[in-house]
Amino acid sequence: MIDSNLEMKARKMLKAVKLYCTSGRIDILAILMKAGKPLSQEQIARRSGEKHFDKVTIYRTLESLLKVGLVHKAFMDKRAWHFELAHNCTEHQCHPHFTCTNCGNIHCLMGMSLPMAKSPYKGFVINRQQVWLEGLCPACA
Amino acid sequence: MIDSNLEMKARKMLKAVKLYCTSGRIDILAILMKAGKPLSQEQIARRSGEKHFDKVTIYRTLESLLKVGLVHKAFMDKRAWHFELAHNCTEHQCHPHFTCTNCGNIHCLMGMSLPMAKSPYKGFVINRQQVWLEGLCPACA
DNA sequence: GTAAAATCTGCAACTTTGTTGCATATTATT
DNA sequence: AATAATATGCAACAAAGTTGCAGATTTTAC
Repeated sequence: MIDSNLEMKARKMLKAVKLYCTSGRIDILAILMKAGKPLSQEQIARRSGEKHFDKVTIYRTLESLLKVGLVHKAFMDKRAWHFELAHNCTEHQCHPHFTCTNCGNIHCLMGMSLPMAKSPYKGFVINRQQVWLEGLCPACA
Repeated sequence: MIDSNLEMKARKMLKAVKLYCTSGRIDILAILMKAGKPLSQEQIARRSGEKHFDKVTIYRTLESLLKVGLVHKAFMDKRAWHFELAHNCTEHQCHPHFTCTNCGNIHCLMGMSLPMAKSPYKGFVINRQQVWLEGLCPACA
């Protein structure tokens, strides 16, 4: 199920940040790599097939990946939190996320970045920026 | 508690969109006007004083205001949804929202707008854009 | 102003999403 | 292989949001 190339990559990423290489972390990283877009706990669970990770495990795994910066949280008009691989994102900005108002699907608009905002007010220090877009995806337009 | 000037404004807004002028809608609109930033159901409840609106009422009120466009949902790194008055927002973009990583407070960065994103891909129609910023507020910087 | 129609409101019960504590299992280190 | 360190799963819980329905308000029509 999990292709061994992805597994290798996942192991390397985990070693680099000094996290235990557990089957949960490896599989979840592989799932996120394959997906290429933000996924919720529930979506990860469904994609993990026979393994059936407990939801607590999935949340705790994501949190550990979040803490070391391998993963980001994406905020959107969904109730559940969505997580995605942090590669391709700079420290300050990630690609925008797009929600289709018709079908509800989420897309990452890779290769697109907006200028970093400069606050019009004195004293605000802006460290990160996240952009969310809404509209119609090609299938629904 | 609710200043009668705000009440008047709220009534006008509701009439304009043909919603019943109920005390719940009037008070909640007034609370949002006073706040000037996105609030959660729980924050609205605390600010409504003696009235003690049921949380169901607050959610349903916000939903009705949302449907007619008087109110927006702001997505942030908070678990609960936050709502704010939609005035000052164009159809396509609202001012950015700022979360302080130290104190957790939310600020609206009024008077600031970013260029609307243009999708790098054929077929995506972008209708709305929302920007979220993270950093340090003046009190914490 | 009053009655009827339309729409809100509150309550109770429920669903979904995420968290905590603890005992057991797995991974890394020596 | 033994030990220390960390992850996992389960059960129980907490927080956020929703649904159905009866009773209360607001509008509309007269």
